[in-house]
Amino acid sequence: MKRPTQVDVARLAGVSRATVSYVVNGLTDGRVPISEDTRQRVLAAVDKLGYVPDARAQALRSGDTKTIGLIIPDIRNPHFWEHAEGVEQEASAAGYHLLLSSIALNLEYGEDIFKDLSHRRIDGLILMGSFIVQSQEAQKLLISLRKRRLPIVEISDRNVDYEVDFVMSDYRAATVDVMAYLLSLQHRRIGMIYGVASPVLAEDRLQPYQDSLLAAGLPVDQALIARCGPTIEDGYQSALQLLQLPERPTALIAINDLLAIGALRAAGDLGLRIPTDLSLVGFDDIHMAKYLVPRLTTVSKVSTRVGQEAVRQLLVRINDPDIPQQKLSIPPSLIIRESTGPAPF
Amino acid sequence: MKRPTQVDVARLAGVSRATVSYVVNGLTDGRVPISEDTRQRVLAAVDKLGYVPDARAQALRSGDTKTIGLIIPDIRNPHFWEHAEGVEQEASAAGYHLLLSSIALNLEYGEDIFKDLSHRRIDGLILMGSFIVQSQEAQKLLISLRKRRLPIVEISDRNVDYEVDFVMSDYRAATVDVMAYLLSLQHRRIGMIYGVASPVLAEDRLQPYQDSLLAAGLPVDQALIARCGPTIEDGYQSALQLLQLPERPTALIAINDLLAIGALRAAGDLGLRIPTDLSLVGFDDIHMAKYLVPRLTTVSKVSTRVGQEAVRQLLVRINDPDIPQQKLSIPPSLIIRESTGPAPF
DNA sequence: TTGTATGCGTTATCAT
DNA sequence: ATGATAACGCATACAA
Repeated sequence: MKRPTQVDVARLAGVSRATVSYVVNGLTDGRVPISEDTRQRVLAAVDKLGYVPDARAQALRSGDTKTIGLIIPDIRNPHFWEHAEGVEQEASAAGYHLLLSSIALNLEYGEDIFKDLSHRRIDGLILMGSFIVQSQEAQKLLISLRKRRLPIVEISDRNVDYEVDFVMSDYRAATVDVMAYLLSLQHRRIGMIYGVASPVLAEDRLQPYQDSLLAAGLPVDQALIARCGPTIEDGYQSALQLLQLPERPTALIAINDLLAIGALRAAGDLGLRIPTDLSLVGFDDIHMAKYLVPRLTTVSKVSTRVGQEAVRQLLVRINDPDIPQQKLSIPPSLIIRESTGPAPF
Repeated sequence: MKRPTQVDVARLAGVSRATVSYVVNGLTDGRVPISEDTRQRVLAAVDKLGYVPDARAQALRSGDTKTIGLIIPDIRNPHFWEHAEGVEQEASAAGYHLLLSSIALNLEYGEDIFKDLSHRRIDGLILMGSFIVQSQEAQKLLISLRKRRLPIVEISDRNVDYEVDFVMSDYRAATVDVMAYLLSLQHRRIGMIYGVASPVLAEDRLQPYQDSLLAAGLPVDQALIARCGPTIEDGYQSALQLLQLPERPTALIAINDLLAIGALRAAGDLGLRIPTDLSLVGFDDIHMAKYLVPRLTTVSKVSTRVGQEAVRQLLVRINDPDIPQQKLSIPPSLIIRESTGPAPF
């Protein structure tokens, strides 16, 4: 009833453990010559016993685990799932497994984040959402891990200044486009639903929003910036609040599509038609964005591809820990659908 | 530059490896007494060297990996993420890691699914969505793994007949409720968007749908059952098709909320108002269901809890592999919101 | 109270 | 062409 090991196979086949190892790993064609006869004998024994190599022992012996850690900041946001989809595809195609964590935002000590890495449970780490910026301590740890040449790739919305590889999708330029677009539609009071899990996040949307306003000679009205959490409910409540302002905004920018869905609902509850009475823009272009009623105008990030590229970078880094910092920028672009239109008044 | 091991710590602290192990594992209170003095010395050395135990070696030695495998059938369906959320919470609370796979639906050979398990890369497996039923071969493998007392929990929508633990959320009774509800609203032509990745799935919705029809003296019109894939687009196309039938249905049941979102969009494109012209029901009650416009009538599964319970079962099984099969049934219930109303004609 | 010895399953090296 | 042996890093029964 016990699980068979190499020794059992070797004994049954009447060969040594090393031979079993050779045969199982298919080194039979290359450097190590094994007679076809013994090869077959070993194979038969493997089959008979149902022998399967133990990944734990392999990991200990070879040093790597064929596993990539993946940290998801907010498991409820489909956007991150889409990144994960790309990561999963690419990783499993390369024979790597995925170790998933979404604890990132819960923990107070950044140290915990990297436990898996220092425990050598994973060969490398992909983290998304720039959540790391919120903690000085975590950043330091990150740098020290890189110093030890542990492979890390960050999927980020900003140019990271510490020494890790990254795939960046900076929304800065696209946000400028969004603002130009809304402004051209004569919107003058534009609200922002700034729903982040941690203060510094999504600056690539907040900053250009303010700058564009100023550049157009418009004031930055703090009352129009709803700072809230990252859930749909937050988006809903914030929109409710913004839209009941004495001088309500005619356009709303949600920093992601999930919040926009909440805003859509809020507009409905207030009897506001979109885009006639209100224009709404999201970010991320999650799959369902183009199926919403109305179809959501948003900014596309090609999330799946971002995930794939991150894995590619990581694999390169794993194979060659000493190459210079890898940087890839995938520029997002504005996608105009049905949730935006001319300002009503 | 090399990573410190137990030996290094022992040397620096001037003790033996065993002592280091004792101190690090905190056995200092219990059976093995260590003088406070040496304890501190060891701790200091650990700190100085930045020693972290190697999880691979621990796994090899102790036999377990503190890792749970999780198989997600469709990474694009929020429903499964909500299960995953519960799984993640509960698992990480118990000090377990999560190994994620979504390859389930891609592979043709069920064998690959369980590689991790037989490789001893994980301590147990949670699989969701009953996708296993599609393959005889996979079922056999599953059973044989259970025979070897490998812990497996299935999150299922049906009573599984093979010997694994399971958390079941059978939609059967709830579907009967859905039908009774629609029938009471005078709907007589009720369509079904049966979007599954594999034929036998979601029978707990299809069957009662047909039975209820028959029980009400209504025909089961195959033209009203749109068999399609599991994506939003599939839901969209199927609804489009059903709603353009000569004698179009006045109510639509989508076997999950994701498909319902597609149907919502299709209704919009055809100028059909919901619920005035068309009633729509989904399943799963994903988070965003109650934020859709209109708010979606659906059937709630309490997905996060299902995930949590699955982990609990798995941990019980891991600690005691020989207990009888665990079965837990969490009955879903109909949630009436805004997408359903009286039949139009 | 601490140290010694051994084994977990695999793979690499060196003999044969 | 094949086999013996030594690590990999840790945990633990047992000896001191």
